[in-house]
Amino acid sequence: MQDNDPQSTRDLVIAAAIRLFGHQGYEATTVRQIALAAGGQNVALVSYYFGSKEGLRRACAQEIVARIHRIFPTAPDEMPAAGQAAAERQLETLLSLFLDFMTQVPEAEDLAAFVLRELTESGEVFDILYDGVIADRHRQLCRLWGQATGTDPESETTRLTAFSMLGQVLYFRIGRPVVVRRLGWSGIAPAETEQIKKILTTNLSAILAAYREDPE
Amino acid sequence: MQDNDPQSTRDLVIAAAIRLFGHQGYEATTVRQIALAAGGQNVALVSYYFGSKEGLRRACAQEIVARIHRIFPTAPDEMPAAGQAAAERQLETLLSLFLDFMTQVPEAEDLAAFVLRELTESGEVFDILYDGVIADRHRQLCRLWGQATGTDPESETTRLTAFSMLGQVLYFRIGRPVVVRRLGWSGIAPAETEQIKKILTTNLSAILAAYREDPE
DNA sequence: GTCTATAAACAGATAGAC
DNA sequence: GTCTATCTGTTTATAGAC
Repeated sequence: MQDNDPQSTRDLVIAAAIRLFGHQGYEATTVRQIALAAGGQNVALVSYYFGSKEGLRRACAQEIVARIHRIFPTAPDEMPAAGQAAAERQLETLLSLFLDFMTQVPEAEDLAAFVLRELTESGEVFDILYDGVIADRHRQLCRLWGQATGTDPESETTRLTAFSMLGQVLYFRIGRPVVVRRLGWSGIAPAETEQIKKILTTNLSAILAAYREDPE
Repeated sequence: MQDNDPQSTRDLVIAAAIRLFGHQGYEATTVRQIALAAGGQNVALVSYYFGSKEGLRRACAQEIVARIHRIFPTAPDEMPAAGQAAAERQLETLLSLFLDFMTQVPEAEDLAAFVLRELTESGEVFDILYDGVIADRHRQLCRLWGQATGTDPESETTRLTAFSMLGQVLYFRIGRPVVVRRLGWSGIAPAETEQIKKILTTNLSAILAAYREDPE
């Protein structure tokens, strides 16, 4: 099965594993299913490449970290201290990109499902994901928030408010089946994402305004 | 093992199953683990009481529906048309109760984890949970939101905004490990819940105000 | 690198004693 | 209702041919 594809067998296996682990859970997924979903590969390859099923799990987490870094490069720590209005526009852009990714990019479903599962299990993989993607992005969000409101970017209030904004976006990924059913939609097409985006940007500017005029 | 406990063996098994299914996932949990966690019951009892492991899963979902109804009774459909200010106060109370439940009540962790898992798997149990608890509560939330803003309680905007509020609360349950680590907390004690509550009520009134002055 | 064959453990379900 | 014993299938992991 040595072919000229840019996707090596190893990559195929990881992609299939992320999809299946995310959708069905780690324990519920067998290495046979993964090998089959990776294009009919052999079962023994998993042990050969990753040592064990658990090793494959770690490799999935590292691949997710790398992929998110590719999609959302972290901004440099020293940012040009923009004005409040500019920072608010950057927050809007960030929110918009994040929502688009979460609701429109097909692979985001697999990634989000995988992360979500590992998040509730709090194992070794949780640390890889937290250190690799979550911590940096949240700090970056807080920095922007601080600039947009003129408050301390690392105060408890700012950090919690940043999570409350993330929660709003993430719900439309995690709770997608609920939202779709309650709205009577057949799915979340770009038009529906724009509908959601209008709600979330309204919320964003309303909440920003509240913290600007009442900085606690 | 016939004793005088108010908790029958059946109930013990369901409670243990909700906890384990929620924490580890359905497939990852064996009936042997459940029997052990239910006080060292016998494995064969699961088949005896619920027919199969899948039957136990359904029974868990039905128990969750019943329990949530007990904790949060649904308001009658015809509510006294309260004023905007009164409706806003009711929304605040609802938000506060919901957050308390999600972050403070120990059994909420098991329930939320179970629901979350079933939500991403979209099986038969999802329907039981959606019809049994989610649809009614969301409609009730929209009704209050409509009263507080003077807008149509069943408009797409209102329904989506209600989800965005729910997402904020739920994130502090689902993303709890992330929040705790990022804030440097050792957990979410009542004092931390109050901290979060301050953020969420600020957000609530800011968003309500935005929709009142700009009803779209 | 990729395959087959197989080992060793464990799953859910059931039969039947008590 | 609760138990032991067991059947049947499937799991991960490995040994070894190619």
